[in-house]
Amino acid sequence: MAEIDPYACLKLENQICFPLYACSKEVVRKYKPFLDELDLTYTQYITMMVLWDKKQMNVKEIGKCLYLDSGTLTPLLKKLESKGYITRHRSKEDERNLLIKITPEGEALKERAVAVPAQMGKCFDLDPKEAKLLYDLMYKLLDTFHTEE
Amino acid sequence: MAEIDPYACLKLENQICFPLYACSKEVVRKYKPFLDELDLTYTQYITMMVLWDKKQMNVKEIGKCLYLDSGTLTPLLKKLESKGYITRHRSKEDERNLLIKITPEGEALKERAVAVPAQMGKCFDLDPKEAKLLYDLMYKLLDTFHTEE
DNA sequence: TTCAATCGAATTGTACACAATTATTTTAGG
DNA sequence: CCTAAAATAATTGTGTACAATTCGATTGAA
Repeated sequence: MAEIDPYACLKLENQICFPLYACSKEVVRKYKPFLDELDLTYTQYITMMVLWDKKQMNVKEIGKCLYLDSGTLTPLLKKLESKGYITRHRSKEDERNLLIKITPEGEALKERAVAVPAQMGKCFDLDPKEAKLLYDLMYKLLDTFHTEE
Repeated sequence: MAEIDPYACLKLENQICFPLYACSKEVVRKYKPFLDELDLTYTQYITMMVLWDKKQMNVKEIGKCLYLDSGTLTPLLKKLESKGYITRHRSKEDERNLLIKITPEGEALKERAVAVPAQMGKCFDLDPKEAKLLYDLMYKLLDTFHTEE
C-alpha cells in the first residue's frame, strides 16, 4: 500500500493554477509574431479590441473590460496615442474622466488585425467542443472571482 | 435575417485567449493574500515548489519546469537567496552551471506553505470533474505549443 | 452652502516576462 | 592541440501588472 505524501498538494503536477498561468504566458508568446506585424503588444491589441467595438470610453471603463487598472493602462494608452491610434482628452462634463477615442488610423488597423484570430486559430489544436468548454470554464471562474467580493 | 459582421472575430467576447489571460491574472491575484503570509510572490512560490521536489537544480532546469528564462529567474533567485531559502553556487564540474540548492529554512517554509493549496481551493467553484477537464485542456495546449517547434 | 467623502487618473515602487546581447566555459572537429 | 561552435547565465531594455499613494474634480449630507 502506497504511503500518503502530506505535501503532494505542493507538487507542480498536482496544481491546477500553474498550467493556467503557464498556458496564458505561452499563448501571449504565440501571438507575438503576428502582433509584431501590427507593431502591437498583446495588451495593446486587446485594448484596441475594446475600442474597435466602443469607439469612445474612459480609462475606468476600459479597465473594467480588461481587468486592468490605471497603473497599467495610463502608460499603455500614452503609447497607443503616440502611435496615432487613439486620442486622450479630458471630458468637458467631468474633468476627472479621460476620454479615449479611436482615430481613423486606429480604425484602419482593424483591417489588418482581422488576420490575427485566424492565424492564432491554427496554433490551437482544440476542436469546437473543447474550445467552448474552455471558454465556459474560464468565464465561470472569472465570474466567481468577481462576485466573491 | 441577421447581417454577418466580418469583424466579429475581433470582439473580446468571441476570443478564447482573452478569458485565459484574464483568468490567469485573477488567479495570481487570489494567491496574493495567502502568499503575503509567506513573504513570497506567485513566481517565487512555484519556484520553491520545484525545489521542494528536487532539492538541487540549475537555472536552465528550473526554467524548463516553469516556462521561464534566465532573464526572469536570475533576479528572482537572487531574491530567494537573500531571503535565505536557497543557495547559488557554480558547479565544480561545469562552471557554466549555477546550482540552486534549497536551505533548511527553505525546507521549513514547506510546513507553512501546505496551507496555501487548501485555502486557494476554497476560492475555486469547480467540481472535481470540471477541475480535471481544465487541467487536461491546459496541458493539451501546453503540449501542442511545446511540440510545434 | 460647504467641506468631508468619493471618484478617476496619474504616479511611484516592486516584481515579473521576454527578446536580444554579452561573457565565460566547455565541447568537438580538423 | 587548437580554434570554432555550442551551452549556460547574466545583463540590458522594453513593456506589462498591481498595490499604494497622490492629486484634482465632483458630490452629497449637515
